[in-house]
Amino acid sequence: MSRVLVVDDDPQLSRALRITLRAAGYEVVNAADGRTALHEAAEEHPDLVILDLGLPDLDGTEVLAGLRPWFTGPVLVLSARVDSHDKIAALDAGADDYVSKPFDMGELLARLRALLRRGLGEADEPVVRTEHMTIDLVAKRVTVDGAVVRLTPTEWALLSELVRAPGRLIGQRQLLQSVWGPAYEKETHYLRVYMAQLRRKLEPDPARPRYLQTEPGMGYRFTP
Amino acid sequence: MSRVLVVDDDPQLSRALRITLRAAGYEVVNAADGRTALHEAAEEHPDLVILDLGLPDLDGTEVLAGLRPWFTGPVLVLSARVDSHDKIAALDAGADDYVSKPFDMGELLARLRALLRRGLGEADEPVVRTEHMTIDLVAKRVTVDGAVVRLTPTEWALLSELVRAPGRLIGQRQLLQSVWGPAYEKETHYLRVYMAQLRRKLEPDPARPRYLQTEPGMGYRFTP
DNA sequence: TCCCGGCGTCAAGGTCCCGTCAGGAAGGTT
DNA sequence: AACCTTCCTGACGGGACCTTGACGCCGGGA
Repeated sequence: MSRVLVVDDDPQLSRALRITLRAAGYEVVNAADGRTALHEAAEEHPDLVILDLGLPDLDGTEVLAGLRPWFTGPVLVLSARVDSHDKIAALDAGADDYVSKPFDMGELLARLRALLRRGLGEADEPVVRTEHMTIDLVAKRVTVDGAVVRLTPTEWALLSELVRAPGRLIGQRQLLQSVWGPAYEKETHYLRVYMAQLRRKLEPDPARPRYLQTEPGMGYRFTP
Repeated sequence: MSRVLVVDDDPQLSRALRITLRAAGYEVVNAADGRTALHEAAEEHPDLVILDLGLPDLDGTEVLAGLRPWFTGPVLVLSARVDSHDKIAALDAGADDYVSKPFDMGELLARLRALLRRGLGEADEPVVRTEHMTIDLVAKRVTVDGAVVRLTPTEWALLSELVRAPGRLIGQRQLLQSVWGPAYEKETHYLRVYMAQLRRKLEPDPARPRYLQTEPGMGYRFTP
């Protein structure tokens, strides 16, 4: 089950949250002020943090700022303030949701479920490897059989658009739009020319593409 | 920049949202009822959907249910209802956030930012699985018994129209209209030809279809 | 029994799409 | 100024795809 860190200095509310969350099947860790909150967050590896902005020692946004650089899970902010500026500030400081007090406990649980449903995103790999080649998306470098291959800017833009979604079909309109711009949506001929160049540079057998595949009438697909 | 689909039947609110979102740098696509909303969501690949629950044709939760099987981006629900039960129902139906009308535009934008900030890292595949095959609606890829099956654009358009509403009967007119266009409403022969091709490619026994079923005189149905 | 509408199958045209090659224009470098 | 890289554009052959027609099957109604 998921682990929730509750940061609140009001004993009554804190206790109510703990009981409700336990009943809903969560593990609960408590913190009554900002400093222990940061400590507990690092120690207990919670999946989600419920953070009350009204804390005795630190401002809630400071806790948020201390949390966000390294904590990747969702943070739900509780506050007695209903002013929009507070909400906007908290959300832009890294909060994923903002609930004003007093709140309905059932709604809070539903918002927790919605946040946790989104799951934990894994770190995406910036370099794509296949049997024959490696494509480094951040270094903008491609090697085929160990040798570095030079790509022109247009070739690279096209390739990276395909490689960013491995296995996914990308429509020709989307490719044209993101490589050449919205005005070139109909110039499908560009695609044919540059796909041919990419295949000549990357494919083991350019006549029968293994990685850069055509889906006639729809678009292209990179399959690792 | 991110693309937002706004589903709302109130022209004033819809216009206000469009202007505000455009000014904030988003691409905006509009839909005034549930059916065009589902269609536009499939067609335009928005990064996020703003969904008003009060629609003329479908209940908002039905739109949510039609969206969720394959749409992975965040959905923000707007509603005039402030009752907690409505919020809980919408959130558990797949919404990622719930904002009651009237709302502050700045807060809405902040909630949008929070949702998009989180949504970009994730890439869950919305696949429809049966015993024999998997249908990936985003990657536009179908596998039968582990082997990739190539579909032509028309075959794919027809299949996805059926698969997006699993178990539901889709009339021939609707199929013809959404695949070939409004001028082809009477060309039921096309349907027979392409359904046969789909069955030959997908069904274990094309003579006795298990997934793509005919409802004589009415339409077709995909049953998982 | 015969007729008829709806459905499934097959095959053949014709159109559109795709890959390839090559030549010329534009911009930057030596 | 000459050279190079890169991008755009046209022509052409081949293949994939869509359309269309013909035919057989089945069930319901005259």
